[in-house]
Amino acid sequence: MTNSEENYIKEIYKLSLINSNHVTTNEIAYELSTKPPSVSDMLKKLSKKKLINYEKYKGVNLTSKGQNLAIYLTRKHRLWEFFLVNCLKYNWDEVHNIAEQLEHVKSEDLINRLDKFLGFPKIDPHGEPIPDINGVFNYLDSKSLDNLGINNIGKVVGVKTDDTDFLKYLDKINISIGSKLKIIDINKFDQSFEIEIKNQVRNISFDVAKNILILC
Amino acid sequence: MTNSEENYIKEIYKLSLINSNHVTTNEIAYELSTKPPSVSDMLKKLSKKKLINYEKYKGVNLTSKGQNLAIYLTRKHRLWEFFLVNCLKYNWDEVHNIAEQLEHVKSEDLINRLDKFLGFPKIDPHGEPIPDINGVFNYLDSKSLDNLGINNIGKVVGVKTDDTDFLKYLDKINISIGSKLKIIDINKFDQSFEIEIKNQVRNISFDVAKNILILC
DNA sequence: ATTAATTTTTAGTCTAATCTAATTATTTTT
DNA sequence: AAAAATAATTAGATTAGACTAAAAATTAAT
Ligand SMILES: [Mn+2]
Ligand SMILES: [Mn+2]
Ligand SMILES: [Mn+2]
Ligand SMILES: [Mn+2]
Repeated sequence: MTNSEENYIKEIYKLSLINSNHVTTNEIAYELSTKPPSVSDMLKKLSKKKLINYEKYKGVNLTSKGQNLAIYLTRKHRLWEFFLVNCLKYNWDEVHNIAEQLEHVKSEDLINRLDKFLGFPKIDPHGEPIPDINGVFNYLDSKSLDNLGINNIGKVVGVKTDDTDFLKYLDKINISIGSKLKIIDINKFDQSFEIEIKNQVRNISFDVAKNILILC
Repeated sequence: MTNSEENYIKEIYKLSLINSNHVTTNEIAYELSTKPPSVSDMLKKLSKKKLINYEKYKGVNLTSKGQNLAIYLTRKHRLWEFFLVNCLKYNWDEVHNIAEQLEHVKSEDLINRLDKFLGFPKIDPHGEPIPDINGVFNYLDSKSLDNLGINNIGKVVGVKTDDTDFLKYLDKINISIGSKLKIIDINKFDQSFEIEIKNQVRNISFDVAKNILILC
């Protein structure tokens, strides 16, 4: 397994959660900042390794072997992120890129020891569940903020992306995991949300709202 | 900087400590388990980057830029080894290969935070000094065991290789960092050493003796 | 049902890192 | 000083992963 193959598998996994298991070449290319011909090449290779189901022109999804691998890579990524925030005192917006490197270190034993050292954490710094040694994990019963209505109250339990700019923005407007907030109003024109958080009223765009996970 | 370039720089550094700054193509190839033509290619590349001084057929040594890089890579390698042994409870014979991977993670900040998290250790699990953030480090005033004479007494303060088989063997014969030992006899035929350690007399080969560092 | 637009794949090129086989330099022996 | 042995380099191939440009398949519009 090369790093590149692993990155493709992780990305296909991520996209298939959004697109109900049907992932296209162009999507993968866009997300990995590569070009469609590179993706086509890689899909052939992953298909030959039985990690994906692939028919030319028909899109792609993971086999169960591919899915297990994706979950294992996700486990590694999130455990390293947990380590970076909790041990090395990184902020949650700084860890994704380093974890992208650390996740490719090859040693199952290393990850299981790291897991133990960290106290078998269940949730990463962005509120995402960390698969255990058997690949088992549970999502909280949360919704993204854009699904809430006026006067709804909830608690932030996670984010859907760990993009640095997005997380820095949340820091700036004082939203973090655990924050309680209330929907004051929804702007009919641009779907932006007026929310109350820590006794301050703020406006956030629909795009931002979509990426915040709330438990009511 | 690719991983491969980094591995060559580290190896040239290691060899130039032994061979007083004159490193040959074949040596590098042998140590990196690669072939001389691959080394020749890489030497050209490293030379173009001003990391080594290289003249065809004349061997090679590091520029000061290359040396700084080598020391930085050594710092990363040894800090990760310290982490693996002291946090993840690995045995000293298990950590080298994992550290070979971790050392290539690109983030200076990560290493400086790791250093702080570990309490700025000065010595790695094999008794080797860990360069600080400025690349400064000190060797103990130790000699390898083969330089001692009969009846000399000393304490093991380090090893010269972190080869798994070598370290496993030391574990088996009860030698670890801190062990006190005494030279009982030296076999004139094969230069093997008879030593007393923890009230037991053992025989070790010249090759093993050469790789054990002693402080008298 | 054609035509047009979009998506995906193929064809061919490039770079990094490796290899084997052949050639050239250097060093050692005679 | 010439021959032999050793060491290092060049030549040419290969593999992984990426790219551009061109072709083919699919989907959307008229
Ligand atoms: Mn992440
Ligand atoms: Mn990655
Ligand atoms: Mn090591
Ligand atoms: Mn390495």
